[in-house]
Amino acid sequence: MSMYTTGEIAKLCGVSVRTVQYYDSRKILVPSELSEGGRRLYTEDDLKRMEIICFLRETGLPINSISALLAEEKPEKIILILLEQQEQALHEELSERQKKLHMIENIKRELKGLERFSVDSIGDIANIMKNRNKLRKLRATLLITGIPVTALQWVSIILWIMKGIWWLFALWVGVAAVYGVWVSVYYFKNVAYICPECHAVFKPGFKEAFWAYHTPKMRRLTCPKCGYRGLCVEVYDENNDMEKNKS
Amino acid sequence: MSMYTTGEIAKLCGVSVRTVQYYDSRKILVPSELSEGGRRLYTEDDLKRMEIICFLRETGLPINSISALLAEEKPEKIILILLEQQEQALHEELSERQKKLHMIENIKRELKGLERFSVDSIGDIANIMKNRNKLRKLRATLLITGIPVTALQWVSIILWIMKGIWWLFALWVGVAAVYGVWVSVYYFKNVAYICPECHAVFKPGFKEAFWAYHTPKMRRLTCPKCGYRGLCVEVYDENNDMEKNKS
DNA sequence: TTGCTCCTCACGTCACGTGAGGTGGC
DNA sequence: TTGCTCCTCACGTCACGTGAGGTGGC
Repeated sequence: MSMYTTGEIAKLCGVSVRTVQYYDSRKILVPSELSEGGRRLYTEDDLKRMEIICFLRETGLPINSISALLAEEKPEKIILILLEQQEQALHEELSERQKKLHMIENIKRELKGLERFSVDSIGDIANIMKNRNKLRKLRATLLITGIPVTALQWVSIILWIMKGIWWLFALWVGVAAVYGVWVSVYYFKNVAYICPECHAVFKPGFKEAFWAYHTPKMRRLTCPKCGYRGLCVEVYDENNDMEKNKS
Repeated sequence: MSMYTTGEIAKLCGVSVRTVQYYDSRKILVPSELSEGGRRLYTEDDLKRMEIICFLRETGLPINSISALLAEEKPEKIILILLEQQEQALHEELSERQKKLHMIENIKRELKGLERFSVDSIGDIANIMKNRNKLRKLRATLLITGIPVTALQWVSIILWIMKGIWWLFALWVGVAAVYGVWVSVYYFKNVAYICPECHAVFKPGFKEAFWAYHTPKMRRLTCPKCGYRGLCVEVYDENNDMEKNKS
């Protein structure tokens, strides 16, 4: 009867000759016969087995698992388990790649905001991204603590205008001043700045930081290391965080 | 000045000692000094470099690319290119895994419909899935060709009842009979059936197939190879397809 | 002196791809 | 006889993990 050669099996299954040979070496598809010259000869059943192997490989199942499945006398017992394990693994691989994609997106966004770029800028970006959530949390916390102060402001203004009660507004002025100082001290205790020139992370003096021109993410400061003066990106100060944990 | 040992660098960057040693062997992070005993000693700058490497590795960038990036004198030129290439690669890996997940889902669905299961059933599933789209297309085509016939049916019935015109209905009966035969012949020419017992793919005789009990996906037939009689899954007959292509 | 850390081979991972050098089969 | 196919090593891939067997350093 006619039999298939390595190359024929490969072509029929859409794989390389090397793959067919490899499956022989791994004992997952051993040819039923060998020619006198040592060439592999495959039967119709071998071809069917190869087709099944190639089909299962499209799920990404490792060769060992396929081998075990085909050797099993009751394959229905394990095929579902194998498929579900593989499904699980694929889901994990998916979320891993998605995480990496998010990293790239974030880095690209930060890159756009940089004017001077060097290798150390990558470290700056790492710094910015690492504690970005903590920084957001800090800002949100302070915003929320400001709500009662703002509420008091409007109530006192309205009462003054409508009812002529002025002392509540005077109270607000006092509260607002104390609150403003407290919030600023607390804020600058928890943030630091990155010098775009020498990439040092530094904490400015309270007065300088308080009065400095700033945007939502940056502040014009003087770097104590290199003397650069200009906009510096704000980051969460994790060292201060650690000190708090120690005490 | 104090320097970092291999283990310290590893701990600070959250990697294994082996990884730090590996990066040395790959010349991507070579320690600035060696102790007399041959131990690696890293400076503060080495640590910063390692942090940058670890950060970039979180995007999945290969070590070679990171190495090239860090060696570049104008890194801003290539960092975006590298990141976008990596993004592209990640997207491809994502869709590849999603394809595999779809395969698994499909196989699981087909597995539920099987009562007898053996290794060859996997081949049957491969068969069913491979030409599932073609089978759907065939069925859809025939459904659409049926639309004018059905339309004629309703028009002729309405005209008969409302206006007493009976000859249109008579015409429909003739058309419907011819259409029915044509559609059946065409359909059975393009499908085949899988014996759940011996897993042979066979084409039944027209009469047997035409009159057989059937569900949307199966038909009660007698397998010409093993004599099994029962429900057989319908698949698209790709051999018939190939013959058409030849001629 | 005793743990602990670090050192260098060197093999293993996973499914093949890619030569090199030789031979079978029509 | 001449291409073509196939054969068997054997190395390479990628970023390390995992011993083995030995040594530095507090």
